[in-house]
Amino acid sequence: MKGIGGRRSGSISAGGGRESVHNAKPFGANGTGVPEMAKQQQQPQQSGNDAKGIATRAADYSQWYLDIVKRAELAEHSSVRGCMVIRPQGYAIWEKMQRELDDRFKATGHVNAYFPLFIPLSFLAREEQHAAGFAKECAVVTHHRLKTIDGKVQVDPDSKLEEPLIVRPTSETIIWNQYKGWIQSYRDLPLLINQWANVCRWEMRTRLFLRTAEFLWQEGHTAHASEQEAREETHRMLGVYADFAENVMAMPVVQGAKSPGERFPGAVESLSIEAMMQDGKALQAGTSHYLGQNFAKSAEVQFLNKEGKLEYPYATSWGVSTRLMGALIMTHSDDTGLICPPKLAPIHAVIVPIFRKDDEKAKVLPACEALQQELRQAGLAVKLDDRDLHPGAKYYEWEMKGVPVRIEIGPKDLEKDSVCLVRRFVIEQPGESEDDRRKRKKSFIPRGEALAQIRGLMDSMQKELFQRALAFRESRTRVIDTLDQFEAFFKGDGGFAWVHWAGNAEQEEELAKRFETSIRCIPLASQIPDAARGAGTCILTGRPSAQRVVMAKSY
RNA sequence: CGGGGCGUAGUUCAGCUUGGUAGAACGCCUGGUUUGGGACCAGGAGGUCGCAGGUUCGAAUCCUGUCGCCCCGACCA
Repeated sequence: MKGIGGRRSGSISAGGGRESVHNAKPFGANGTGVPEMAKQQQQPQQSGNDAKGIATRAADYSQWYLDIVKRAELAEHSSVRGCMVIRPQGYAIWEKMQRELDDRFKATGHVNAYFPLFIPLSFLAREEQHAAGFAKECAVVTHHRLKTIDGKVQVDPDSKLEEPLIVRPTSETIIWNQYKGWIQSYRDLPLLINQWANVCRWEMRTRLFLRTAEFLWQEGHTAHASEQEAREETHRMLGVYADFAENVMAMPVVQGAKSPGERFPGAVESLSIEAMMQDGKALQAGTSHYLGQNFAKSAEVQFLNKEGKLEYPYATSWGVSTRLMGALIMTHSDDTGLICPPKLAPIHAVIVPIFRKDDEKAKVLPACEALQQELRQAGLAVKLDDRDLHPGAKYYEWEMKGVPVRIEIGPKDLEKDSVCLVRRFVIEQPGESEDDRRKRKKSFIPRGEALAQIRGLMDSMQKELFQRALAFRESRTRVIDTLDQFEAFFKGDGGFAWVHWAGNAEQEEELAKRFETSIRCIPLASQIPDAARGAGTCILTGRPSAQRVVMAKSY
């Protein structure tokens, strides 16, 4: 055992509280004909897999997640409570996410800008609902100077600010305060602006990427001349997020509206995309809000419409954050480490040279360099790992870090004019041995076909990851009509439950307390599978319900 | 904010009960032999034991205070 060992067993196994993930049952137990992406041998009393320093999902899902983040060098805790350091490997993925999203924002007519980190308290106080929603968890700046007192640097008590500044938890208020100067006429609309920024929410309990005191995100803030146009924008951006999630992250999502209880403070309607993680819990992966005229009114922004009348513009805001990193990890990765979809992989392929003697090395290395060159010219990110380590050590390392394809080139390959390609994953087949699976990952191909084959692999692996994640979600999704079924489902492995709902906020809370579930979203019509269509009666109250909602435990 | 745990080498930890020269493994560096799934041998570098007081001839160890982090809960845009 090396690396992360000791404190593991038992440390997170405290009780069967809301973290149902800690039971040692294999995942996907009741999935039929489904790839067993999460299925593991049972390893009670031990996290297993210790040689690799990664807990298995079956033994300890939370630890598995933390191990991946740590061992794949994506992020780590900083010396500041609740704040993380995003390491180069993790940041590279985030940068790719940013690029993909930013391109889509631009393609839908948005431009980037930047607004201040500090928000005067009075701005936040103007929008009551909004302020109430953020009241408890903000960082507040009260002083503006340091002073050396008795040789120690301290806050200068004489530097107290007249008005405290809030470190932005989100920027609606300060942005709309600025929009006041930008919007006078219907000709100034729509105003379509996005900002990439950090925000701060003084979270009491944190988890790397999923919830930290400071995180990175983008927030779009738009202003429109009509309600309809703003509502369309809200849906358009949700669609952008869904497209990104599914086609770039290879992560299937359910698009829907939030229930009143889960709505963004100050919003008229909140939409979200919801993804299922490998423990069956839902993770909100992006939100888009129709804000009505709330923020325009509190910031006193008005415009003259075509009829020459003064009117408040209609607003939207939408955002995704570094939380997506957590979603990415928990959607695809396995017990060997990170699995990164090709479209987000900082390195597409790593070349591992194989040789014994110096004369072999002298032949193999140039061949590796030539291939690297060829692949790079074709736009692939290729790393040649020529470190003085055993090949096996390199295999494990790059698998752990999620590189999609490994290329091995050795003396035998040179003889046969071939190369060895090893994909990071294959779709698991039931009953397959570890050995068989490993063989299926590996292929020997003519050297001349390398580029085409690798390109093809990028494509097919991207698609397979989506298919695999979708199949997993389906296997953990049920249409449920009675409270008994509901209870049994969530006492078991759980997942997404499509249920009829007509309860009020209090009843929603009751359900949350009893089963630790919540309404993840009220799906858009396009999202509802055939088996879940139609009207029915509420699972709790028996009242008539027009459509089903998705309930799940959540992050 | 409540409950629990932990601060000793880069990392994970032992040592503390019963005070007496600072330990292990992994990692790192050097040299050699190795290299198609985590190599081996030899040598080496690396710690004001979280911080501040106190007790003592002597403190990583005992006492008091303090700071920080992690986990669980409340909370969660």
